[in-house]
Amino acid sequence: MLVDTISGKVTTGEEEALDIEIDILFVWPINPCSLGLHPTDLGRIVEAFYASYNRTRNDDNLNSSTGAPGRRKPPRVDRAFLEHVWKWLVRDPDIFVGRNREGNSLSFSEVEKRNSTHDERQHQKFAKVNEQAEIAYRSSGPSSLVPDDSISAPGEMRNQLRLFATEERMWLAVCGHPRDLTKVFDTEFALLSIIASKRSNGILQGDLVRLSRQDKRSVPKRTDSLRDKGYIEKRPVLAKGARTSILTLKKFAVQEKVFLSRGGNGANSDAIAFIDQDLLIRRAFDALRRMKLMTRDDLKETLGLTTRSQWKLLSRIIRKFEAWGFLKRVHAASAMSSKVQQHYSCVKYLKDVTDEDIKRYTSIGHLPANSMDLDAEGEDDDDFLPGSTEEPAPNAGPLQELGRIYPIWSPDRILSNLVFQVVDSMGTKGITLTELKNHLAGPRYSRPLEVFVGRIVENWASSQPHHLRHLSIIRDTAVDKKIAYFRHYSFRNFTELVERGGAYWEGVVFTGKKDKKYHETISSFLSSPATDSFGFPVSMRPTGQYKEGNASMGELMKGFDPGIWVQSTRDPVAYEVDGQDKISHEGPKILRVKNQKKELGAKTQQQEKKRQENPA
DNA sequence: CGTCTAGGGATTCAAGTGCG
DNA sequence: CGCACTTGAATCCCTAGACG
Repeated sequence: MLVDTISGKVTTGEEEALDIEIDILFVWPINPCSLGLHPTDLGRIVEAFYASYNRTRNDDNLNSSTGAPGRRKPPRVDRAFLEHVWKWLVRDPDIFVGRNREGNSLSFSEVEKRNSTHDERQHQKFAKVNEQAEIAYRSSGPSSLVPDDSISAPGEMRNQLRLFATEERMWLAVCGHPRDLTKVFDTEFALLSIIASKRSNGILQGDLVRLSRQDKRSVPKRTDSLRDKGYIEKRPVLAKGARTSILTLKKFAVQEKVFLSRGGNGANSDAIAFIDQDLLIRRAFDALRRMKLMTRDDLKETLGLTTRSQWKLLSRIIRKFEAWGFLKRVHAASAMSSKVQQHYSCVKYLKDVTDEDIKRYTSIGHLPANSMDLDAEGEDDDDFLPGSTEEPAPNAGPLQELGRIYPIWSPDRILSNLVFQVVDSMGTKGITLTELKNHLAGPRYSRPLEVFVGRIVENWASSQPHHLRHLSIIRDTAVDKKIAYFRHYSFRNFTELVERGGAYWEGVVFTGKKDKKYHETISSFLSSPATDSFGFPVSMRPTGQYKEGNASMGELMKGFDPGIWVQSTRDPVAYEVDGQDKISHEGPKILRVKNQKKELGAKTQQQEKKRQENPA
């Protein structure tokens, strides 16, 4: 919209760039209530825009907005270029130069001349007053399109010509559509305009709270809402040592993201220092997937992590993903020399992470039980810190596994399911009670688990219904150096073991001779249970069902006696029409009316009759 | 271990809306 | 007009994580 009306009026070959430019100018904080934008800042803004021009616009955006193929070379921002921008800017009916458009007819140079009393010191003072005005405007929310003179500014400044944009234009620039409070609430727009003013650098949520002066507990919800509605991009990051988010207007979101930003330097001094954990994990896994086995130093170097806090962060990530089974910390012998048995701390790739896994890590409060567990065991995060020499264990092979078994216990899962998961994952190897304890909840949760497992293995063949037999856990007895101990298997694993001749059913359930009867018993025992198409056993019919489960809704309603329960006006009611049961969702009113005809007292019937005869 | 920051859950309040 | 309900906003209280 903006593009079509304006591009024809610019005579140089740079109209495409200017089309984009005008958007940038409007999202700069100009609004009717503020003191506006000083023309001197125009050059700074245009330059800042072109500094990030290539970062913020990809070819697709360019093509779609201009219809011209290929990437434009950024124009040189000189005096003549600014005059062009100015000429084209002041023609726009939504742009005010001075509160009454008194400067719209002047050229850029003329306006500058008129403002010439305005020296640099005053300019800074002005900027400060303007910022305060901005904050006041944003904290109260945009309320009027009429420029407001209530904000105090030095008289001299008031006489200067400044740029204003209407609120409607700000909406178009920031949201891409006209003002619509059903799409973006006032408070959200206030946040959005601040986020927009930071352009591709984005803004940390904490800074947004401070600038907007909105309640810190409300801002995250609003930014979430803006993200869900597609106006902004919200990246969870670590910044200033805290877990927070970087917010960027969707149209300024950069395509190629970095996981590590060292903050502002040189041309772009407003850039924010942050670490994007999500991307860091992806890059780490990219490297590990490629190399399969990497020393920790190589991994650090590949990722470009240089500070102690960054190494600690990587350590935490490695530990967590090791606990979840995606990688493994190992000591590996040097491949360069077979004589020197030097082992290096390495990370071994096991399997790839999914988005879900990364989300699980980066989301707040990811498995607190596990993190508590890690800390409780007194393991520090210094794996990646220098100076920790790695002594190989005696008789170490080329690859020596490190770490320990991480219990999978979770407060949110049923214990019997966890036990089954561990036992089943061991395959036909089975698992001892001690191993089971270590895998499940750590060695300290000992006696209760022994008792629990003892109960679920006892009478396993008859304690589960046939269709749930595959969830059984079978306890077999093994002997090691004359000492008998228990091994536990899931049903399917034990079945496989029996088929391979490694175990016998009679050892765990059957007694008696292996005659014909024995084989009949075992074949019926091992047969698959009959189930319906939904997997439910066909022979099981719950008892106590009304009409054996074949009643219509009407019959149910009729058969149900509410007794003392008070029905609300919205409860469905049953009634009978021509011997058919019907349901009304219009509430008991219908039922009452129908019953009234039969049951109303004589006096009431008279009144009713009277009322019907004289409706008035 | 204490401090700070971010953020979530629960609750409360005010305004708006639909219905009888 | 009263009532029930919804929605947005504000607030209190609490926890997690980072850091010194």
